[in-house]
Amino acid sequence: MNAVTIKDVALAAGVSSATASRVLSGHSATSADSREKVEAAAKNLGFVPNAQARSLRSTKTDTIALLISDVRNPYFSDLAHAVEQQALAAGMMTFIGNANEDTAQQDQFLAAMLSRRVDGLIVVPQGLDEEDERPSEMMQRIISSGTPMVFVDRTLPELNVPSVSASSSEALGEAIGELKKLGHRNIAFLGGPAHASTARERHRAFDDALLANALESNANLHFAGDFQAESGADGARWLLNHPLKPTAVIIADAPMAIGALTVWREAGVRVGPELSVIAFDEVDAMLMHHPPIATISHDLRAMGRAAVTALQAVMGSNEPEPQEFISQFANRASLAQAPETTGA
Amino acid sequence: MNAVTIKDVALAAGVSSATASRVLSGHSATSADSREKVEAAAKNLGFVPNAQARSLRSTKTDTIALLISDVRNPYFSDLAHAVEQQALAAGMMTFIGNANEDTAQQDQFLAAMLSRRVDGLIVVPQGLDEEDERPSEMMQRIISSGTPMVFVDRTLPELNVPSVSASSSEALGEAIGELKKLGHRNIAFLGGPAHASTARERHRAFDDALLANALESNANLHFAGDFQAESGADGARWLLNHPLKPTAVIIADAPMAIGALTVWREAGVRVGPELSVIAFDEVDAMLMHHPPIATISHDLRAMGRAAVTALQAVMGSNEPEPQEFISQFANRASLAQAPETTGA
DNA sequence: TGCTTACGTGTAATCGATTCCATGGAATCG
DNA sequence: CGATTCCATGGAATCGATTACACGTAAGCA
Repeated sequence: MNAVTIKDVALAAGVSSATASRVLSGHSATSADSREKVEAAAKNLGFVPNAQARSLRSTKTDTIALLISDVRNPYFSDLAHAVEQQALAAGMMTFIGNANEDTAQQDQFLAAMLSRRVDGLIVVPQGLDEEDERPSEMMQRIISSGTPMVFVDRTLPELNVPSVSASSSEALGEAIGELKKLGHRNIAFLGGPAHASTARERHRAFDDALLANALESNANLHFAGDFQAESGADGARWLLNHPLKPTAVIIADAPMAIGALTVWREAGVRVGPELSVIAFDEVDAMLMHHPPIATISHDLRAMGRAAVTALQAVMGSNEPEPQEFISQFANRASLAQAPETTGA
Repeated sequence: MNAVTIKDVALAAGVSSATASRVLSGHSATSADSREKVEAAAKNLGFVPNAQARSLRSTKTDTIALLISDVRNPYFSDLAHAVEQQALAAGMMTFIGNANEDTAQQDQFLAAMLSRRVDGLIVVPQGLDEEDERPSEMMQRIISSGTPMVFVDRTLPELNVPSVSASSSEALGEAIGELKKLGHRNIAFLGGPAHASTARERHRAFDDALLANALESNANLHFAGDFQAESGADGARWLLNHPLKPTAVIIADAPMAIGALTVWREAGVRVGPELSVIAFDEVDAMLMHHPPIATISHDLRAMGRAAVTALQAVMGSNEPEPQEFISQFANRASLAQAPETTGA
């Protein structure tokens, strides 16, 4: 067992534990002499400071928590990696939690983090309570506890919490414009779950982009998925059987896109000539596909870094600006002339 | 601020802090009366126990650490998710760290975990030191500190640490047998970095499988990558220019496979008829590909769960059996008759 | 009834660091 | 030269829980 404490170090160095502490945390002024002795002793004994004791007294843990939906979604794993690396650069560790799109798991994780007295929280909020349509009690608790928190990716408009998010209207405007130019009129949307603000934002931006391009939005062309592969597959089948025979489709995230593309491959649908496809999230698999899939992408590294920066601002009692990143549209061979133009 | 401590709860409940503690940790016998009062008071005041104080005294943190290479690799994010969920079910939180294939980052993370006195460590070891070819000093330190540790996925044969790993010989034997039946003779291997035991194991099993199928192994048909997409792309180009014109290839992980398949798509190579492809790691993108890619897959959920179970055994001072999972080969349309049989 | 056992509780020690406060000596200043 | 300031240091309090120990009361048993 590693029973070597700061007292052992102090003893070996011939100083008091107070001095040893001062040297080891590089805090206040210490003489070169004792600095040398303490450092030598610490190294000698293999001293590893006890973070519990340290943070019990100093009320800081140098730890933040990041709550996402699911690490297995490349979108969130990218975000998690960016946050973790940025936090590390600032000398903080990161607890990563998966909510699995479930408010109960979210709250359990947040409670554990509150108990561990993390210095701050970066949260992708899971949406409102099913029943009372209010932010979960835990959120209120965090806010009243004064623990610094920022939202990333999604937000809860009901709460006044600084957020870092992405705006897709610009990219969707471009995308729809491109589709219209190619003669597409019936454009379907495979969306995400309504409880996610990002899903709502993308859907709204899609409708707006249709209007801006003088196309009419049609609720029948909207499929409600849940951001997971299986629902993308369901959406793909739904589209194949759709009476309006849409000639183009926009898919709200990468897992759904992969699920959908798998179904279309099995059904022998030729992406591009027969069906134009645009997917959110520029993951490598989209470029591997034949033809490569046009995408609307977020700069997740930048968002992750911005979230950490915003959190640091809150921790320093500043109020960060709400930050919104603009998504990018990348045109690729998955877009082609509409098979039969119904006339403009 | 959340300044409500157990003393406040005790005061409000009209008992001593000792009794309050006993009630709240459900530890020793307490009367129904005080149980009721304490629980009411705790709820009333919104008491959140301070985990620092608790673990300082009790020397347990209910926290484990998981060190992987990179969460963005779906292989590891699957593993991380499985470990996290299993640990959660056992009432423990999980610290996830990325080593980014770098011994220094690995050691930094491990040091932080040691300082935080985690109850145990699940580690995908990053390999030996470049220079002295020995396990890093930090590994030795962990072992001598007595912190329970298990390896998962990869191992360091130099160290006597329980491990959970996967064996690919069986699946590779099947896979090569299938390729031979289809007339393939020159089979290339896009491998991983030699410092990873999994990369070595897969390469060795590949050679063995060739021999077992009476094919000769040829060092010129082995490309050394680093498990990342870019090196898969490099490997794909290397293969296209290879004088032996291999007709089949096995790729050591999913990111490399995606990188390679992107290059082949761009080069107009028809996977299947022109080049048979088998990839390690059955990720969704492999099934989305046209044609779907034959895979050799590990049951990462099972491995993650087994790692937690093994760690719990070590924490309970038992010695777990080293555990090895058998990978599965799934034949798919990416395998086809060799374009030109050079005779048997 | 008298003795033992078990149980619920409170007091106080404890975990291992940080940090307030007091002190003594050196340095600085008028 | 005397007074003041500054600096390095040690002693002891502190953070907030758990837990060893002691004690009083009620229950069990002969």
